[in-house]
Amino acid sequence: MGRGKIEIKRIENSTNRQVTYSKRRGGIMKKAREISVLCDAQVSLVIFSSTGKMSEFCSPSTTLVKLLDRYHKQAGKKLWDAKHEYLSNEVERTKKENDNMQIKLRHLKGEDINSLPLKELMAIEEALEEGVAGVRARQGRNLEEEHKCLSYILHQQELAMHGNLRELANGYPEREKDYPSQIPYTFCAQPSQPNLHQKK
Amino acid sequence: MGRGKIEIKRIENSTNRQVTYSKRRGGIMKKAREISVLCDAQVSLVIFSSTGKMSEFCSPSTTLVKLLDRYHKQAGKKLWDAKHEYLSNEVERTKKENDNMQIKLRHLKGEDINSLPLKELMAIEEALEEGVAGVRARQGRNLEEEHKCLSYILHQQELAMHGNLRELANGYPEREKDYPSQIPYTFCAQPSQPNLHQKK
DNA sequence: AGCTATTCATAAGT
DNA sequence: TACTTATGAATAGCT
Repeated sequence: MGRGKIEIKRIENSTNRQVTYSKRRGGIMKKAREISVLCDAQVSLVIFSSTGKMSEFCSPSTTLVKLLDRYHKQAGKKLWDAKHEYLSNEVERTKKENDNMQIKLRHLKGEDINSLPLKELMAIEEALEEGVAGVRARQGRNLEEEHKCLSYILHQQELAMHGNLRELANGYPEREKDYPSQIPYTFCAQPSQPNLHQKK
Repeated sequence: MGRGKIEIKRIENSTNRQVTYSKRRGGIMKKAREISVLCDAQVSLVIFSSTGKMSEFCSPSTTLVKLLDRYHKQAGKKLWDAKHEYLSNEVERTKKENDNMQIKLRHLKGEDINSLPLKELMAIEEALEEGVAGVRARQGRNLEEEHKCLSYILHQQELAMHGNLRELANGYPEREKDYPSQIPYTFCAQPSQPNLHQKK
């Protein structure tokens, strides 16, 4: 690629070497930028000329430090000392912990639960109910408001369950006398999932 | 330099991107070797493909560590210290995030809520109820069990509220006729906190 | 993975 | 030192 073919070996003429260096440095820098853009790659290129002058390219999306960190992990070579290794592990460990909690939080908020097995779903439900119970216990003066709210949910559930409220209420008539009020907590006088009603 | 000119921007077609990456990676690696030989330069080239695979070139006369050491001196940027600082910050940041999530999780489980301001307590309650709603929506076949459970909680609330159930029920007699069932969702016909009843 | 038509990079010349 | 140009290299689009 030039007026003549050249052999790939050290250019002895210092001036030529310098000239060729400048040209090729530009070329390889351009190539580095191009591959990083075209192929979405992360590139680090550091060159020292024979005269000691340094040139550098690094993908815009990263930094040399980050890239070397990744190198460190992937190559298995220990570029850094023990302290750095410790910190790296600490970061990794903490981030993993972080992710797990993130997932739990999302589950407790009712998100991303579609693929969960029923057993876990039950556990989450239990946790939520304990949470509700705890919050409610603390909220004495707001008890009445909460009650309205809970009743509202219950009401919605009633509607969802059968549409017919009376039908449900009549399904458990035998305990009615124990709580002769107008409130259907009678359903729970015979809980079928006792563990859901207990605090751990 | 190909059958057609291409624009230097991310290649969207994944296959083409991969192919181009392979070709150009070979090209730039060759260039790196050539400039290091021809011009007696010290070169470090590290590339991560978009799929995460790493490739590396380093001049035979040196090592990455040596070269980075030189970079360290010459660029004035302290890679070692910078890395140390970066990792430390990362650890700190992640741990802080961790703690916050830990607290949120505990709150959602009804723990450590004694010192919370009422406003936050309400927010937690809302989140819990949304969570319950989400889980329940997913758990169609368990609706009846849940209903019992919710009724049980409601029941407990009733007891906690006044001990006397009748008294509570009689506190809101004026809307009784709207819902002539035995269920006290009548409280919610006049919700005082409408936001608690809506999904965001 | 190979095969060309093209574009690109650059060695030598000015 | 920078510009020009002939030439070899790299590679984009195909198969």
